Amino acid sequence: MVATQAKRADAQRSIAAILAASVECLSRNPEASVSEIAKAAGVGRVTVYGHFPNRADLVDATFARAIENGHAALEAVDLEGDPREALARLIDSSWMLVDRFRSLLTAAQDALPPGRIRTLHAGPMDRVERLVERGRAEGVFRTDLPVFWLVSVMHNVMHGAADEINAGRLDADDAGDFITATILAAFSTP
Amino acid sequence: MVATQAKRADAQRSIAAILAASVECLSRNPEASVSEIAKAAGVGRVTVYGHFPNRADLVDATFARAIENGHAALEAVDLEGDPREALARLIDSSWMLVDRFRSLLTAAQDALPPGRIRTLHAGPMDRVERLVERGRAEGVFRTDLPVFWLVSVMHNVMHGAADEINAGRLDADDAGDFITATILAAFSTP
DNA sequence: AGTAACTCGTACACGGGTGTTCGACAAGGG
DNA sequence: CCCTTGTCGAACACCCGTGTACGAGTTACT
Repeated sequence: MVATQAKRADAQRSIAAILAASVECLSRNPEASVSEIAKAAGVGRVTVYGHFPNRADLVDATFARAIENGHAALEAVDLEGDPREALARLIDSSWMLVDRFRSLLTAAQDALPPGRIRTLHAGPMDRVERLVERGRAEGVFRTDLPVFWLVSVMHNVMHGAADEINAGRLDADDAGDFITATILAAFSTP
Repeated sequence: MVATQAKRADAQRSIAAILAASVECLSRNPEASVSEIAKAAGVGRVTVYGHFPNRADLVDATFARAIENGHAALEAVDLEGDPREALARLIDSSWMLVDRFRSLLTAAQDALPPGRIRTLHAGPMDRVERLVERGRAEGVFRTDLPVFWLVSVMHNVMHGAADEINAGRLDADDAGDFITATILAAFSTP
């Protein structure tokens, strides 16, 4: 996040290229090899190892970066007002990210130690939880199920939508509405 | 499904042992090697290749068998009467299977050609779809979302519950109720 | 301009999995 | 009882990925 100091401009360019290629490759194929990523970055394989000790560390950095970017985009969403409308807005901005980074996520699941993903996810997660809690306090969201479960349902429905889109069974134009209609119904107090 | 004819009793025993070990190993580790499975079956690795040309074919057979067993168990569930109650009964019997074969599923996703899983899944899928359609016809399930989407939601919520259980965040005793409460709310006509 | 940092390609060692072959040795079926 | 069918272990060839080492060449900072 802070500019990597004491590194030559040369190296910084390489790192940027590697990270850019990494996010692109891993988003296409979660098992992309280091050679593949290096080639896509226009860089020698050895150079990659010069900046990232492991493949795991590279995946970690790539994933962390993607989360950071996504989080920044999501923070622009206004969560004030009617919780249902706020949730709809949040879903609208979120599901595309879930779709885009679907493959990168599985890469992270393979390469990163358990729990690491959740740690990186903590930031974006918090905002969702807070919104759900506010909705419960205002009586529009159900309180007979724990918050973590509701958040999990939201994640999984979005993830499922991404799979359906990827399989060609769901039109991307419909996804947002479908998810919103489903989640609002599932969250509403009975 | 039909008894493998023209095979010696010896070989049939081996095949059974391999399949049993395979389902057990792949349910623990989706990337279990052939050696591992052979060892667990108390059989030489070569013997496995004597019955299954590929690792992929072995996974296919294992997965198909698991589906078959699960399907048989699910067919015992009574789907008559109030669609909501029928759905609750179906969920109650289904989610444990999803949980148990969670890992085997990812093994299949890695090893099998795309679409193959869906083909194997077709049997159990049909019953769910028919139930949902009946619920819609009777006015208790929503019709503003396509059936395939509702079925997908149900799958993903169950799958998500399995993940939460596996991560130690969800008590298995709660899972059934949580899933049912969520899905019924999501399916009900608004 | 000179020095330290960086990159590149090749090559190597290593581990791991897959699928096949071979020969010797049981064990079932007719 | 004999012959087919299986099984076993070891060995082999193969492919692929990871991580490291080396030496030569290039690029940036001061």
